[in-house]
Parts: sequence; C-alpha cells; structure tokens
Amino acid sequence: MASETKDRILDVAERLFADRGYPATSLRDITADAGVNLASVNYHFGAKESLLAALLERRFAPLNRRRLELLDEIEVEVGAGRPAVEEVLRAFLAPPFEMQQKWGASGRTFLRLVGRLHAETNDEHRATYLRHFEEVRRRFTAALHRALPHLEATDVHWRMMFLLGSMAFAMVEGLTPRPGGPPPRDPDDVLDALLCFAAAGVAAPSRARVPVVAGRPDRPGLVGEEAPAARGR
Amino acid sequence: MASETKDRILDVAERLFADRGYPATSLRDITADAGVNLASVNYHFGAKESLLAALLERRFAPLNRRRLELLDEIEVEVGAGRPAVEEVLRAFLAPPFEMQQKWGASGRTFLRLVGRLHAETNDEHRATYLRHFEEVRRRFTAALHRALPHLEATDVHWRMMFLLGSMAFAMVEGLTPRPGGPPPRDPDDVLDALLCFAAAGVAAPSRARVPVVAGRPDRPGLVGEEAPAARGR
DNA sequence: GTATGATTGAAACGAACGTTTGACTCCGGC
DNA sequence: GCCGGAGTCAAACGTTCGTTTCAATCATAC
Repeated sequence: MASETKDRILDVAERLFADRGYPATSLRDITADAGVNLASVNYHFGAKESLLAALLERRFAPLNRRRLELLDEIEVEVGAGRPAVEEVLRAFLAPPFEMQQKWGASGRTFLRLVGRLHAETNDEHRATYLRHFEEVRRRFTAALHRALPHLEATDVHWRMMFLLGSMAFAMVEGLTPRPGGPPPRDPDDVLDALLCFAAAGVAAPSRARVPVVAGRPDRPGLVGEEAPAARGR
Repeated sequence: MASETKDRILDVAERLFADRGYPATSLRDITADAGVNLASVNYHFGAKESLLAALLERRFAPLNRRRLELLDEIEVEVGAGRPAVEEVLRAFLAPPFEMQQKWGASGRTFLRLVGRLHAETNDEHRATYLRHFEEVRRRFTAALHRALPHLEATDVHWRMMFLLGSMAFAMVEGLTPRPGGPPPRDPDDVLDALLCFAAAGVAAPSRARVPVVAGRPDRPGLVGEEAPAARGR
C-alpha cells in the first residue's frame, strides 16, 4: 500500500496543478516530472479527475477536521454566550497555515492550489472541491452570526465571502513571489496580517445604504469621513 | 470597421471565458455559439491569445481610466493632506460596478472574468492581464499609504492584496448564483457591503505579532488556546 | 461588367490530450 | 520451479485542440 509511485504522482500533480492550473496541466507533464510511466496515473487513480479528487482528499480531510475541532473547542467554551469574532476567524484561518509548516513545501503548494480552486468555476472540479468545504463554510458562517448577532444573515454571508476571497488571494498571491507584489513574508506574519484585516472587516458596523451614487462628481456626504473614527478605536 | 462578426465573437468569448475559464473554452465553442465560422477568430484576431487580449483591452481601458480619474480628483482635492481611506477604496471599487450597470449583462459577465483572471497564474495570460492593472495597483497602493501613514509599507501592500481578493471573490461568486451561497443581491448593495468590509479591514490597527507559533506539535499554546487572550483585548 | 480587396466557408493540418491495450518484469506463496 | 497478481512499460487509440489552407462569396470602385 501507499506505493512510492502513487505518492510521487500526488506530490508532483499538486505542484503542477497549483502552478499552472488543472486544465493546463497534462498527465504527460506530471508523469514526466515524477519520472513514472504515463499509464500509471490511470492505473493508480483511474482518471485525471479522480487524481484531483484524491489529491484534495489527502489534504482537505485533516485540514477541515482541524478547523471544526477548533470551532468545537470554542463553542464548548463559550456555551450559550457569544464567541469572539477573532477567535472564530483564527479557527478558520490558522489550520491552513499550520499545515503549511507541518507539510513543508508540499503544504505551501497545496495552499496555492486551494486558492486557485476557489476561482475554478468548472462545475465538476468545483463539486469535488465544495464537497469538502461546504460543512465548514456552513458551520463557520453560523458561528460568525452568533458572534455578530446584530448583523443580518445576508451581511454575514457576504462577509464570509469576502473573507474567503482575502484568504484565497493571500494563499495564491502571497506564496508565489511576483515582481511588484508584496515582499515575501513569514507565513505566520501573513496569517496575523490576514486575521487583523479580516477581523476588522467582518466586525465592521453594518452601514445603512448611503444614497450617494458611486463616483458622482458632485459628491455629497463622502463615506470616507467615517474612517478616522474606525482608526481611532 | 467594427464588423458585426468581430463583436459577436468578443461578446460570446467574454461570456464563455467567464463561465468556463480560458483554457477550458475552445474556439469551436465560441464560434458555434456566435454563429460564425471557426476560421473567423484567427482571421480577425490572429490567435486565441490575442482574442483574450482584445477582450481585456475593450473593457479594461475605460475601467482603469475611470479609476485613475477618480483617484486624481481625490488627490487634487486633498492636496498635501491625507485622503480618506474609504474614498480611495471607493474610487477603486466603484468603477467595475458602475460599468456593470452601464454595460448590462455583458458587463456583469466581464466582472466574473476579471475575478477569474486574478487566479489565472498562467504566465502569459497573467502578463496580458497585469499589463492593464499594474499602474492602477501601484497608484492606489501609494494613495492608501498616504491615507494610512502609520502603517508600514509591507502592511499596506498586503492589505491591498486582501482587498483584491475580496473584490475578485465578490465578483466571481457574488454574480454567479450558487446553491448554499449568499442570496443574490443588488450590485449596489454588494458594492456597499464590500466597501464597508474593506474600509474597516484596510484601516485596522496594525497589531504587534503575538509570539505564539501556530500549530507547533508539542503544543505549548495550541492555536486555539491563545485566542482567549486575543479575545480579551 | 469586371477587377479588387475584404470576409466567409468547408475541410484539413499536425500536435497534444486523456485513456486503453497487451506484453513484460518483479516477487512472495505454494 | 512456477504460478498469479501487482506494477511498469512502450505504443497506440480516438478525440479535440488551435491553426492553416484555399476556394467561394460579397461589396465596392472603376
């Protein structure tokens, strides 16, 4: 069991999918890089799609188990009270970063892949991916709503979306150095910066719609004027 | 000039690229949907890659011109003073949403495509995309730093990244209704919710690193356990 | 009417894709 | 000694891809 070939294929596929995307990576690319025969992918995994599924399973199962475990701890501790926003966010965001350290370069690669998959709207791949993620999203959305009971459910959903976007972007962009992009950073620092950003954003006061049409040149009632208040807390 | 065939190809390609992604969309899909001959793509655009470039040019040029125009207004107005965070963010985020209204269904499709391209790390496509975006990113990062001079440049860069992620995700997720996802919403509401989230996140106080290493296996201070300290801040 | 340049049409090109095949190698159990 | 299953290998399968070709068509200017 756990043949060496199988693991080599998984590792290389993870890296190449993360680097080039799923559809742009051929089985020939993978097998050539892994130094194994082309047919071995279909032998061990059945099809390319199943390779992706196996790859996600390998990483997502422990990752999301950990997330829910941390959330369980929080919920037991606070009982019927309100969980703290930042604590909930940390339970959601920290495991991927923990994982990266535990799994080394391979873990970092996987994070890029996850960030990528958030934008892969191809329905088949998405289904594979969402199957692992749906329960997590649902439970954390609920926890966030308990932490911020004054927000409408719609707002909580959307802020969860924004949070996902920040996380995905931090993963795919933050971990692949690019010219002009932000300087590379210790992953722990990235997590802290992300938590800091996300906690403030998620917990932002819900604002009544201002009747100003964006970009209108006569600009009455600029929203920007409330920013100092937020800054000075 | 501006032959009908050419425009039909552009419109259909925009929609299909946004729906399925660039590499997963074939020229045959596009030409069949547009009701034109397969060869006409290569005749009018030269190659598939150039079709993408033309498509981006058509939308990005006015979009980013508008962004910089709004930023110019802000900078003229505040002179040597500090621009307001939310005002800068609005200048950045509003134009895509304005555009969507002006361009109708086609504009909405384009937003999804943009959100997608943020995750397309294929270097060629990315280069095409970034060429349009680089100046905008640079100028807005600088403006944000002027608005938040107490932050380190690194933090401003990263928060700009997080902002981009939220925006991209809002575009690709918020505009394609999905089961379990957030309920569909008036685009103006999305913009407001995003501005609200982003302004709070970007202007969040920079926090000193907590000295706890997340997820170390010998577990002095599991990530879950440091959270109470954070909660009590 | 006819020549001319721009566009469209059907068909084919070579390359690359995921997948399948069938022979070959290896190795533990009898 | 050899049998049987697991794994590997080179080769080929049929399909689809982006692109090219070249004749047919159209509008326009002469």
